[in-house]
Amino acid sequence: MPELPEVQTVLDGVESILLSRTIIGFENYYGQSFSKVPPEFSPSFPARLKEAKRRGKYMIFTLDNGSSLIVHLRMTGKLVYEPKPEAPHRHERARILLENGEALSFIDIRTFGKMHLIPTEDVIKHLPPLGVEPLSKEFNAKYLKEKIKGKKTPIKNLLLDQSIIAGLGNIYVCELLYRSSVAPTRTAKSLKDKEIKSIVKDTVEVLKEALAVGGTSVSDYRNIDDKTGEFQNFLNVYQKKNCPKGHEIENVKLGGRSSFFCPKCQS
DNA sequence: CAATGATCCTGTCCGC
DNA sequence: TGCGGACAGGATCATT
Repeated sequence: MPELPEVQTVLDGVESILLSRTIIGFENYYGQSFSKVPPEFSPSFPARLKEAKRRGKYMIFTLDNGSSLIVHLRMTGKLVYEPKPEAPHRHERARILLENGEALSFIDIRTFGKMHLIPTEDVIKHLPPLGVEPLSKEFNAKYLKEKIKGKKTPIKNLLLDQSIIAGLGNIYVCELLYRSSVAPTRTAKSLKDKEIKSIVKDTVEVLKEALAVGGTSVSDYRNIDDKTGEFQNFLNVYQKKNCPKGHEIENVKLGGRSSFFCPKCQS
C-alpha cells in the first residue's frame, strides 16, 4: 500500500516521463476512478507538465493549461508507463494519453484510487486537511508533543491521522514504533518526552531508508516501470512471525487495521 | 470536538 | 474440487 516513500517514488518516475512529453487527454474506464471536478471543467489539450509535487500521499501534477491532476493511489493503485499501450487490461481504470500513442496507465485492482482533474486554483481547497510533512523540519518533538497532549487515542492511530502527519501508513507506523520500542496500543498522552523524541527520529529514519530503496512492495505496489521496491526485505515486524530477536510478533486490531508489534521489545 | 464504526472493492488464502 | 468467509486497508461519512 503506497505510503510516502512509494508515492514519492512514483511521483519521481511520472515526472521524468511527463517532462519530455505532451499530454493529449484522459480516458476513464471505470466509475469514478478518473473525473473532472467540477464535471463541466474542460481545459484545453495538448498540455505540458509544469510541476510535479507531493503532499502527504497525494500527487499533484500542475499542467500549463490551468489544470492540475491530483492522484491518490490508495491501496492498490499503480501508474505504469506504456510506450505501446493496447486495449485497456482488466484492472486498468483510466489512462493518461500522451503524444505518439504512449500512455500512463492507471491500474487499480480494488478501485479505491482516484485521479481528479481540477482547476489549478482549486488544488488547496480540493485536498483534505493535511498535517506536517514528516520529512520537513516542522515535524519535530515539539510539534508531536503538542498534538499528543490530552489524546487518549492509541499512538498508532494518531500517527496514521493524515491531518496530523501527512504521508504515514500502516507499514511504516508499525515499523517505526518497533524501532522506538513503543507498543502501538499505548495511549498518546502516556508517552514520555524521550519516547516522543525517539518516534520523531525513527519516523524520519525509516522513511529515508525506504525512499533510498524505492519503497516497500508487499502486495501490488510497483514503481512507474512496474518494478518492486526493496524495503520489504528490511521490515522488522510488519506481517512477520518473529521480530529480529526471535520473539513472537503479535497482531492486534487498532482502528480496524492490523498492528504488528513485539510485546517483548515494545512496551 | 473526539472517537468509533461502516463503507467502498476484489484478489488471495484458509478450512471444510 | 469448490465454496464460503475472513482478510488486506486509506479515506470518508455517519453516528455516538
